[in-house]
Amino acid sequence: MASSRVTLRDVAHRVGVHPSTVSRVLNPRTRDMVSSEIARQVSAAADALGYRPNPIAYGLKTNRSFTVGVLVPDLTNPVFPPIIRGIEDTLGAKGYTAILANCDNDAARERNAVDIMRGRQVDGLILATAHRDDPLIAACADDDLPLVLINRTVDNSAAASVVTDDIAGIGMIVAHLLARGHRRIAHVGGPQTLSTGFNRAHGMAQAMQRAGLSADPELTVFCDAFTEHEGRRGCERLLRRGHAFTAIVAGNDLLAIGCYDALAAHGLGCPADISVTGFNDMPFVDRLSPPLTTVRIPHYEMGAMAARSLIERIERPNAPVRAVRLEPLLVVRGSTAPAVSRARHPSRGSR
Amino acid sequence: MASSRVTLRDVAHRVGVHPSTVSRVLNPRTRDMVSSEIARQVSAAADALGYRPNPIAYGLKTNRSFTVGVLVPDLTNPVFPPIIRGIEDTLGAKGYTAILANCDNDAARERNAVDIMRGRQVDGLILATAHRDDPLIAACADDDLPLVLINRTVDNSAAASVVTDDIAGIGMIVAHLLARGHRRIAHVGGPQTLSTGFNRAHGMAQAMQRAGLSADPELTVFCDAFTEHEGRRGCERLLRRGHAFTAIVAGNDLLAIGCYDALAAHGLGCPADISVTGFNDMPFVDRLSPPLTTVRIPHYEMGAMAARSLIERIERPNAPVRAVRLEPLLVVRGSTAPAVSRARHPSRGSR
DNA sequence: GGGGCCGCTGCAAACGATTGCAGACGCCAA
DNA sequence: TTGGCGTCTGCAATCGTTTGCAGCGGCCCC
Repeated sequence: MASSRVTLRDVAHRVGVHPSTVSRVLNPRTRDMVSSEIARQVSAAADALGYRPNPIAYGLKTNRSFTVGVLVPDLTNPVFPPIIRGIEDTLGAKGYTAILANCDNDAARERNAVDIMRGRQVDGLILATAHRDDPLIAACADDDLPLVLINRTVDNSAAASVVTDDIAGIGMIVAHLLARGHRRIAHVGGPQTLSTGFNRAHGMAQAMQRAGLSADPELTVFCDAFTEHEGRRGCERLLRRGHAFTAIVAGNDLLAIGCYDALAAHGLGCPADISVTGFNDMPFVDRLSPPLTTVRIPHYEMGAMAARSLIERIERPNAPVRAVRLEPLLVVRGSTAPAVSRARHPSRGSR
Repeated sequence: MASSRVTLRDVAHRVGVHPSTVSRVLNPRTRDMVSSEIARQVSAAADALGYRPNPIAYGLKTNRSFTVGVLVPDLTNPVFPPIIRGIEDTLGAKGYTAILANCDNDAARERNAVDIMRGRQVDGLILATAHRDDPLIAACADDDLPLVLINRTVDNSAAASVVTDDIAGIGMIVAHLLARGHRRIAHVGGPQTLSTGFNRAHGMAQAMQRAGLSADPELTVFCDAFTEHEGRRGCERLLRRGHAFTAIVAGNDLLAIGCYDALAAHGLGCPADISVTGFNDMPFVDRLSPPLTTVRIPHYEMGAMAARSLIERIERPNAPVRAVRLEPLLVVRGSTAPAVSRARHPSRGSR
């Protein structure tokens, strides 16, 4: 039976009071306006009838939707599912629900997605799609739509955010490689228009200089996207240049996997000839061959923190905006080995 | 500037007509009720002011939300992200948006999620969480809430669905193993309360019988969930029994990965001693060591079809319910090899 | 005993759209 | 000229809530 919805009016009618009284009883903030006797009757009637408030009507009246928009570059990138779980779990616990959009790093799609979300009256936005210079974010700030950035951030950061300390993370990677005797270390970096790609490249240069090594531009390539395909292309560009190196620091795990492919295609062994590192410790990289040395970030917790942060900003609009930076953790696995001096000229590798 | 929303009234006021007229102009179905001259002016004013209809208000009046609920067991299972992309892309193209919930195969969480979704007035539901005997589905049917099952289905199928032909898929797996000389083939199956686990187990028994081999209950174990952990436990149970076998057909890719772990822990090589197969061809199983032989299902397309099917049911409530069954594809990789007769007694394997 | 206050409840107007109904107007035919 | 019809537009109710305001008792205190 398509039992039509139970409304405030139905409950009110059953008890013999006015709908507004029922509304007040059911709203904890106004509950003590009504006598406890009537309140009791109303509550009883409400759950006898199985009353469930209609969030649409509530939203219309109050301009709240208890909905937040979540923009990710690409859900099929394995970093994101755990983050999103973190977001949804904590959002759900507070009565919010998330609506998700994939944007493929395309500014137009991002704009469109934000438009749709605003159309749907989201109470706030969690963006995993920020570009270093992102007009969308300023636009949201102008309309004071609460906003939290996750994973990536923007340059002139007035926005709340939850990100990893990319520079520290790469620092740990470089230190690890240096300790294993690597000196000529290449970088297959991510897009420099993203804070992650940019900071990791900078972190790498810094760490090298700290060790008294110059960051060799000949050993650095940048990719247009954080994908396996781009990682492979970047690594191939690197190999074609013909400069010797013994390790590759990739901008993230997907780029590292692309490097695996390129190395294999050139008959080079990892880690036998070249060590490779990633970033993110996304699911299943421990099962690659070889298992990937990388930097772990607390995916689920990041999502949870971002969600908490957003809810705080929604519910107390002038709470301080916090920019959280989480410390990553080095995870050493099989893709890094002591430097081998014979691997002078990688394109003439020993296999 | 938090420019407050442009409403029908604003547009009407600017042109000097009544809001209802504006409404009619903007609704394609009623547009020809109003003279083309006024319609022109109204449209012009509407996009001069940047009018965007308020879906909340629309929803309140019409009981439509242009929102659909998507329930998955666990987003971090890599099978789902591509499916969800397929769902979201086609939903988005039709003006719908999805709200997602993880349910962890827990009936209570599923019930709760459905409650929340109905509370939010979703226009329909896509369930990837169906149990073979699922009370929720009957309940939705009773309230005629449009519904499409994906990946899993129910026994007494009155519901629309998009699933893989599990029996055919396992048939291909078994044929492949038989062709490579395997005769004693074990099964690490999924939960028998799920159509996928059940059908794959049955498909296996059938295929074995067709080949004149009895399905040996001693070589069959069932797991409580489709997880790596359960796969490992299942495989260990199998090994402890001490019966000889040369191949394992796992209920899905995650269980297969668990088998990898158990075999490795027992000093058995895959595929040297034991061949292993999966199901789903989820992302990255081609990069495991060894790369997993499995059965490919068209994830993205499944999602897209389910979304199309749901929209059809929403917009034409008495359209025929269709149960789509997609043909899978065998993908042979490195985890299967010709049977070795020496691997008689796996727990005393040759390494 | 009367005035004031307070605690409780109802009234009605929103929120922003949709839609049945009715009125206004023009036009044609009788 | 008038009646009728068709076309266009406005009116107002409605969807299910929230919330400012007002009214109504009762109680206390002077």
